[in-house]
Amino acid sequence: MGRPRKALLDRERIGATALELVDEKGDFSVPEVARRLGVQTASVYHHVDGRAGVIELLRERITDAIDPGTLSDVPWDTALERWARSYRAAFAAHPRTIPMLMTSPIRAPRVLAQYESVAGLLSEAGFAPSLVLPVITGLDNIVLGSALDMSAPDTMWEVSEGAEAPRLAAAQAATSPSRADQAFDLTLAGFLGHCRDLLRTGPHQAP
Amino acid sequence: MGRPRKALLDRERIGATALELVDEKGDFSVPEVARRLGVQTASVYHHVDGRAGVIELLRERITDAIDPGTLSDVPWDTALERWARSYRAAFAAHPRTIPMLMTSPIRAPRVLAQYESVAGLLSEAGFAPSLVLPVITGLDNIVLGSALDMSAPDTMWEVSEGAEAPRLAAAQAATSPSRADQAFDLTLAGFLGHCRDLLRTGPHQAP
DNA sequence: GCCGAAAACCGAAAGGCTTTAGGTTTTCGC
DNA sequence: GCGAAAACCTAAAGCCTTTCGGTTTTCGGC
Repeated sequence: MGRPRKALLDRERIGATALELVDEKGDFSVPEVARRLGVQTASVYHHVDGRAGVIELLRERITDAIDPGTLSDVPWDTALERWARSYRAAFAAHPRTIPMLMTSPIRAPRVLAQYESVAGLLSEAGFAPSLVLPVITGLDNIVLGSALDMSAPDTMWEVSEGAEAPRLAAAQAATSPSRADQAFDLTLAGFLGHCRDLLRTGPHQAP
Repeated sequence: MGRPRKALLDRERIGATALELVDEKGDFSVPEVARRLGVQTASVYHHVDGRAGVIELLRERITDAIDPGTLSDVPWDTALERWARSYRAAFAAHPRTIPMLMTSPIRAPRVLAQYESVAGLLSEAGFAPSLVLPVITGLDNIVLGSALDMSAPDTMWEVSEGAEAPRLAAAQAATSPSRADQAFDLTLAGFLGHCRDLLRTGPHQAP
């Protein structure tokens, strides 16, 4: 067949197709992407560095949706909160990608720059240097933990077999569909409140 | 060869071997488990329901390490805190299993019973029914988010290329090796404090 | 004690995925 | 105009998952 008049493939289309597949089925494979694009498997490898490369394309697509403008807000805690919400929303838009993205380190310069901003934000707010990274990590854990929750099945606990868990079942019955959002709000509010306390009671003593 | 005098395989040995492999290399395959046990691949399938079944064995091994006794403590917030720490420690002992376990729901009756206890704990403490599951979910997110953090590479951010992120690098330099633990402590303290506040200011108004 | 059924392991094979190697045709720069 | 590079293809190696019959040993009922 040889080279086509107009290119059939590019990283854009590969990334979009892989994301489609993950949204639909929770996973993708290189042959699947190729099939959906009407192309042979090997062709994909000319545009992307293997399966890992496709995952990086997914990461770019997801993280591009994070709004870095939130970090310009004042005061620092408002900025942090809005950033965390934007971060979470970006993952929530494609929750099935989360398990594929959370195990490799963040290399995307765009996101790295945002963490750099957060580090500056916290330093200028008065947090001790030894506290900056723990705070960032904590916020990260909240966002990603919550994102993971959204990627999980709706009924996290399979309370099917008899009435073995009456109090859990009752709690489930009393819960609105926005359980995940409520839990995130709760956790984020608690975290930010605690950070404000830390700043008030003295930023000097690192545990 | 036929049936051996003494069984070479059982679920115990399969689970232990798979866990070994995951601890060492971050993943396992059924042929690998078989090789390490000096057995053919197909034999493993007579004891376990495929690869998914082996993952369930891993889940059992991990969750068995959670100490349910912590939930008998008083007051409720102490119980919750100790339980969360035990939960996290169980995952921390085998962090590489985390990505394999976090995508499917918790079915193990042992763990389900613990969530049931937590639901009771919170109800009796005075939390509104509509708040019980959000609080449980929030705690869950903190534990799992933190566990995920432990399974990630040491340096989550690759700040290699030049001094593009000086403030992040500075924060990294000022951080002790217990960053992950500090972040967890921070987040958990914030969360429990917020829950206590909720209880004080009135358990009636659910957001 | 005997004998059929079940248990435990093996060999082989189908089908999928990842990745690389080497071809063929088209386009583009010089 | 022509050589080099680009874009796609065919083919194949090597791995993994899973299933389908064998073969031998044990065990329970008669």
